[in-house]
Amino acid sequence: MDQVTIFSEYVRRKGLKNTSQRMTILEAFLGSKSHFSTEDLYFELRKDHPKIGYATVHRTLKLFAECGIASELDFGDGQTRFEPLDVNQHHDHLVCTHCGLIVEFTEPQIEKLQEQVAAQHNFKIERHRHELYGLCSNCAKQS
Amino acid sequence: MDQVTIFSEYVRRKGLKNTSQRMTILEAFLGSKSHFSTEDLYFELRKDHPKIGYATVHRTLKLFAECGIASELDFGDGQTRFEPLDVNQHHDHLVCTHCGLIVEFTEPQIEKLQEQVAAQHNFKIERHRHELYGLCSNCAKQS
DNA sequence: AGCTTTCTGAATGTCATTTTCAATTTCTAG
DNA sequence: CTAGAAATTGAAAATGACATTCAGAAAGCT
Repeated sequence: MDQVTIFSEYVRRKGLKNTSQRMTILEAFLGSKSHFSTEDLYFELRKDHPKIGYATVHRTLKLFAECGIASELDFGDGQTRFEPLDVNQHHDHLVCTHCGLIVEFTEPQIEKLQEQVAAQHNFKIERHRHELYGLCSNCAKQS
Repeated sequence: MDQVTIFSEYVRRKGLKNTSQRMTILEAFLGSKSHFSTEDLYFELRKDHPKIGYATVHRTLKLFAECGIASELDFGDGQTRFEPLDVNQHHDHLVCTHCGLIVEFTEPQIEKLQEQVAAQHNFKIERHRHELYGLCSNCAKQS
């Protein structure tokens, strides 16, 4: 089931409405580079759709997160970022504190160890956040 | 070297001043339960020291983080939390999304795998964030 | 003790996010 | 097809955590 379908069904199930703005934002969202902020997407959209308001972009991104096709990221810089979420493929992030570069990584062994930790504490994990902050190879060279 | 000494030396080295407010806040900080917000500590302090202002608590906690005796935590609820930091002993967190319980954990194998991931991407890690969100054993029972 | 520098605390500013509200659009039911 | 209830939109204003300003107070060097 693709992301458009997931969203459409979510909208129907919740008694919400299918508007042209939402569809426009969904397209832009799916076509966008990952790790963008609401503001990023808003300005991207303004090029072709200058009438769509910031609040609508914001509310729609929240909807995407609610229905599971987007993931909200917080790298501690005061801006929430979003990325399209593929249910089957989880990943975490390396964040360069100098140039802002974001690299994704997956490490199944870490995921497994996490589950063990949770089990030891009788926790039922819903989600996790794992981010490594530092200098990317480029920035490490320069300094 | 204990935390009071670390802070005092930091203050001296930077040409800052040793004020009674800072000492009061440091005491409260060291005696406090962990994972508190600026607001938490501010209200705690007001009981015995009603004249200390919010801004002073805020600035002083930032100072603690700067000199390495405090760590800033962000569990994504819009509030920065602090905890006294023991340099030798790093830990990560389990956070109950239902009751807010925070449990600390350490897992050296995860730390090691992290370093491998960073090395693969030529990243030089400065710090990381690893949090597991879910239901604690109590809350899992109830629901 | 004098004097320069830093600090304090109340108030105000900042900034991302969220909410409000009147006008508009969607879509269900007749 | 159409009326009307309900949701949506977008501009503007509100919110809330954090950060800064500034005049008076305190620290601590000489």
